[in-house]
Amino acid sequence: MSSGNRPVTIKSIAQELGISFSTVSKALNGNPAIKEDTRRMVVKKAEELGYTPNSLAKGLRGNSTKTIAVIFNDIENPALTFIFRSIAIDMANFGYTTMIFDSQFSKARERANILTVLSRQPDFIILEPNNTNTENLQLLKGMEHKLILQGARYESMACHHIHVDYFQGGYLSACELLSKGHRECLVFTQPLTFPISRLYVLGIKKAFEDYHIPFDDDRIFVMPSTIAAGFKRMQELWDAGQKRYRIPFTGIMTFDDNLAYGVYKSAAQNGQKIPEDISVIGFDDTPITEFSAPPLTTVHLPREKMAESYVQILNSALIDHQTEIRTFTLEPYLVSRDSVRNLLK
Amino acid sequence: MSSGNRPVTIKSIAQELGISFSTVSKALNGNPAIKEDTRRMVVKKAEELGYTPNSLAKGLRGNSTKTIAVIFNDIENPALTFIFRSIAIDMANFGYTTMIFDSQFSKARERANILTVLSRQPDFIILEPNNTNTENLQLLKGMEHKLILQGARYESMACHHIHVDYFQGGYLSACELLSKGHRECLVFTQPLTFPISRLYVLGIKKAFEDYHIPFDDDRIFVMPSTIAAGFKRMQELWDAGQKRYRIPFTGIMTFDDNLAYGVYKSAAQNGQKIPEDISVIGFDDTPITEFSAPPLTTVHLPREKMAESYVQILNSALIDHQTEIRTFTLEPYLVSRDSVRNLLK
DNA sequence: TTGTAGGCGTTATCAA
DNA sequence: TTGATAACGCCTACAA
Repeated sequence: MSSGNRPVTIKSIAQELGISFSTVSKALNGNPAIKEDTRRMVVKKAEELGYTPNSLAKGLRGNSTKTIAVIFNDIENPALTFIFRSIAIDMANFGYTTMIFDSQFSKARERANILTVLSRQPDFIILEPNNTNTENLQLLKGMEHKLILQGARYESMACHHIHVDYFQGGYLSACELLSKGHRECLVFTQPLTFPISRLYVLGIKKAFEDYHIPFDDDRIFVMPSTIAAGFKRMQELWDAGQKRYRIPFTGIMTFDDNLAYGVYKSAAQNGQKIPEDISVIGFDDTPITEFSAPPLTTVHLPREKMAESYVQILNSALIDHQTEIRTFTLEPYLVSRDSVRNLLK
Repeated sequence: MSSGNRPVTIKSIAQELGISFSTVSKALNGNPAIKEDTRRMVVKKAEELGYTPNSLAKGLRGNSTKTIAVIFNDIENPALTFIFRSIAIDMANFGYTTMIFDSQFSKARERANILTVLSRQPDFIILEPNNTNTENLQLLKGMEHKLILQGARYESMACHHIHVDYFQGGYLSACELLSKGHRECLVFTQPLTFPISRLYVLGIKKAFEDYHIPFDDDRIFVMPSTIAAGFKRMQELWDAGQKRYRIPFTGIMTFDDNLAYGVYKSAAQNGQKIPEDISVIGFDDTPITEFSAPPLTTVHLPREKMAESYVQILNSALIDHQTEIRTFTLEPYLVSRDSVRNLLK
C-alpha cells in the first residue's frame, strides 16, 4: 500500500533494499542481467510497498506514452461511444490508455483539443474534423503516420482514413422518400461546414437530381443534433392557428436519429401522425431505434466495421509496427422500417 | 509547424534565439521578471516553430498533471456517457484532460484500470466500483482527498461520494407493480456482486415485504445489461410448444432500459403484448425511452444532478483548492408511462 | 533582467 | 551481476 505520504519510486525501493536504483529498474523490467534472487527480492519489496511505475517519467524517457488520443465532436452519440469503447477496450489489452476529447462541433475547441493532445505526446491520434476548413489539420502535419481521420476524406493529409460514405447515406435517404412518391422534403442537419453533413446533403441533392425533382436550399435546416433541437425546429414550423406547417412537405430527412425523435415529439404534440402525415428518415440506426413508435426508418452507420477498422490500423501500427498508411471506406445502408409512408399506393 | 523531425522544446527555441532556455521558460509562462521585448520575441518564435509544451515533463516536474481519470463499468451506458461528457467539457475549460476507463463489470479489469490510472498520476480519480468486495479500493487508500466513488456508499473510504439511492429505485419499481396488482414478478439485473444491483434488489425485496407478498430469489435473473442479453433470457423462459412462459409472471423489473427493450423484442417475437400480457419497468430513463412502443415506464436516474455534483466537487477541490470531503446523495424517481398494466381495473 | 544548477522518475549505456 | 551517470523536457531557486 502507498501507506506513507511520499510516492513509492524505484529509488525508495532501492533505498529500503540498500541497492542501487538502476538494479531495481532492471529487476522490475525483467532484465536477464539481474540475478534471480535479486529480482525476486525487488519484486517482493515493490509489491509490499505498493509501487506503481510513473507513466509520465516512462513517457518522457522513452519514445512511447502508451497513449491514444481520440477527438470526436459529440461523444454522447451512441455510435461514437461504441467505437471509442471498442478502441479503448481492445488497446487496453496492450497497455494503452485512450483519452477522449469532445470538440462540440466547434473549430476553436477542436484547435484547443489538438493542442492539448499534442502536449500529451500520444502514440496515435484519432480525429473527426468538424470543419471543411483544414486549418486545424495543419497542426498535425508531420505526424500523418500516427493519425487517423474519420468522416470525410482529406486529400491533403497523407494519413490513415476511416471514411464513411455519407454521400451515399444522403442519397439513400432521399431515394427512399422519392421512390415512395415524396416530392416536398425537408432536411435537418448539422451546419454544412461540418464535412460529413456536407456530404450527406450533397448525396440528397444528387438523388433529387436523378429524379429530376427540384430541391431548394431553403429546405435545409441547420441545428445541433439533439432531440430538443429537432423538436424546437419543428415547433417553429408549425402554425398553431392554421393547424398546419408553414412550409408544405411530406417527408423529413434528419442527419441523426435524435433529430428524428425531435420530429416525433413535435408531431405527437401537434396531432400529426407518423408516417400518415409526416414521413421521417433518421441516420445512425441507434440500437433502440427499432423499438420506437413507429419503428424508425434510418440509415445504418456501420459502427462495428468502423470500430474494427480502427482496431486494425492501431494494431498493425502500434503492435505489429507496420508502417503502411491505410484507408477504409465503409458503406452505410438503409434500414427500412415504418416511419415512411408510400404515397404511391 | 513542427516541420522538422525533432520536437520543438524550450531548448530548441532558446538555441534559435541565442538565449538560455530558462529565459524561454519564464517568458512562456509570463514571468514578470522577463523584459517585455524578450517575452514577445520568445512567444513569436515559439509560435513560428509550432512549440507545444510537453505535459509529461510538466507533470513529472510539478505536482499536477492536469488530468482526471474516470473508471466506469460500461461507458456505453448513455447516463454514464452524459456524466463523463459533462465532466470532460467542464474541466477542459480549466485545462484538464479526462481519461476514461471501462471495467466491464470485471473485478480484474477494475484492478488493472486502477493500476494504470495510478501510474498516470491523475489529479483526481472517479471510480464506480463493480464489486461489493472492497479489495481493489485498498489500492486507493491514502488518496481519499482526490477520489470520488460513485454508486453505493463505502463507509470504509473517507472520500467523496456521489451516491444514488438505488435501494429507493428498486423500491419504487416494485411498488409500481405491486400497487397495480402484480404479484408474480421477475427481476433482470447485473450480478449482485455489483454493489448498486444489490441495493436495487434489496429495495425491491423491501417493497414486497411491505406489501406482505413473498418474493423468491429464483425470480432474480442475472445478466449483462444489453438488449441482446434481455432478449435471450426472455426467449429461454418462453415455452414455444405450450405458448407460455415456463414461470408464471405478470411483471418484469429490469435494472437497465436496455434489458427492458430485450424484453420488448422477445415479447413481440412471441406474440405477447406489452403491457396487456407483460408489464415492464426499466431503469435509467434513457432519453429516447419516451418514444418507444409502448413508452417505457422506468426509474429516472438523476444524471444531470450527478454530473453537477461531480463538477462541484472537482471545481471546489481542483480550482478553488477546498479540502472538504463531500457526499451527494441523489434520489431517483419513477417515470410512469405505458408499459405497466393496472391489473386492479 | 538573464543565466546556472538541480531535480522530478525512468531507462539505457557504460564502467566496475 | 551490479552500480554510476546521462538524458528525456520542464520549472524554480539562486546566482550573476
